[in-house]
Amino acid sequence: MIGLMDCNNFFVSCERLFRPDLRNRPVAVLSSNDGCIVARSQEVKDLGISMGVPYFQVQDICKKNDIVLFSSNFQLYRDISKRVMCALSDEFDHCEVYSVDEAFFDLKEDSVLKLEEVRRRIIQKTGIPVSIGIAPTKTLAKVANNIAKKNGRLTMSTMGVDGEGVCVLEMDEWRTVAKNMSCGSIWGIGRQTSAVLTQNGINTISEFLALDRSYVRRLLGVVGERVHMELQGVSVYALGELSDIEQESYTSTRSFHSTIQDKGILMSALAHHVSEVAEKLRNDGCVGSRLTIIAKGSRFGDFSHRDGTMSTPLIIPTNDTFVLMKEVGHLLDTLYDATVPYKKAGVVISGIEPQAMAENSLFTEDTRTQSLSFLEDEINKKFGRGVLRHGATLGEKKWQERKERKSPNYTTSWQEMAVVKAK
DNA sequence: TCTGGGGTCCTAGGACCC
DNA sequence: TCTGGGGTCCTAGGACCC
Repeated sequence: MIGLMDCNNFFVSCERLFRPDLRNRPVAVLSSNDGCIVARSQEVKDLGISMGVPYFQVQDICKKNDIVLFSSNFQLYRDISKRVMCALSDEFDHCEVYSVDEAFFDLKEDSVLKLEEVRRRIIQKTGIPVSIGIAPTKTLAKVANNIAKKNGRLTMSTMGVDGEGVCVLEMDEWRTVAKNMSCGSIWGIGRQTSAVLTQNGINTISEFLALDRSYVRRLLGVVGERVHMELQGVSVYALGELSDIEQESYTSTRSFHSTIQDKGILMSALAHHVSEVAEKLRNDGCVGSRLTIIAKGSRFGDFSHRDGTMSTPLIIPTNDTFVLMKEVGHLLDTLYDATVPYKKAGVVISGIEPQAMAENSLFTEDTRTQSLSFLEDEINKKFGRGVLRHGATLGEKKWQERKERKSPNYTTSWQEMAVVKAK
């Protein structure tokens, strides 16, 4: 059986961790630029505020119901995430971290009975409430997890081990549950796929399951076929082998609070993003062989269909900020259009490989700037992030995002650590 | 007025090869 | 009139996820 642990209302739970006064109050977390709602406490969900809505559309409801809002604080969430994953790996030998708030794990038969204890221990160690779903495949574990979250007290299993926040889903119960579930609620079936299914008269999962596999293949391609198999209890997504598999791409992007047309400011934003991405590459001991810059207008309005990306291969794969910065400049020269009101900029590096492999290049790289980049990292590590920066990133203030309600970095900054005073 | 960011995987189509 | 067949590799773009 495969297990899935998922943190409940993760970002909200992180914020509440250091603000116990918010435990029974409605709390929501906003995306970058305080633009959208990206996490909601149960109280907020009950008010009918859906995931991802622009804040301005629900501003009135938020005020009326005294909802406590936070800007997103990813330093905090990442740190808490690490602690939760750590607590989980104390319990199971084989875990695969799937996202900041979820991990799959391998379940030995004898440990099924101890799941409630396991869950309690994780919550006790981290302060973050989690739910656990168990099933024969990853996709079904997702379903089980949703059930655990929604009605954790409902007994779904003949094994009788379900308790609050835990659900063990076996094939018999699954076939019963599937009758009333819509296809769109399944992991891997999104808007488009749902639409295709509806067009073909398939509305519930029972109907989907009854379809012939080759028909599903024709209708939805291999991805749909895999979902179909997983839902029938045939595992096609194995548990990840290693947690340190190298990433395929590194991205840094940000929307501007207001639009920008000045090329210099745009360049300073791109310079910032390329520095971020290059630093991450060096940290992971990797180099990239393709560089893409993004500079586009708003997703909404007149410029939404304009292509805002430009990309180039890097003949010598690199993680050198200086080399990459130069390339970014060239790409921007081609991409820049003075008539576009830019709303977003970013950098993507792909074609990732370990640095050790790339060093046997036929061509020689200018190693002076290479070592300068590493020196830059050392200095920033010692004296604080961003102490040393490339000249091209100056003028940052002009494009910086809005972040008006960020909580302190309780766990990653000495200055912002929570202080407890005894009377 | 205001609308997130960082990823993965698959597919179709073009360039190129013999 | 009529213009090969079989492959690989790369890229852009779409769908989906949290």
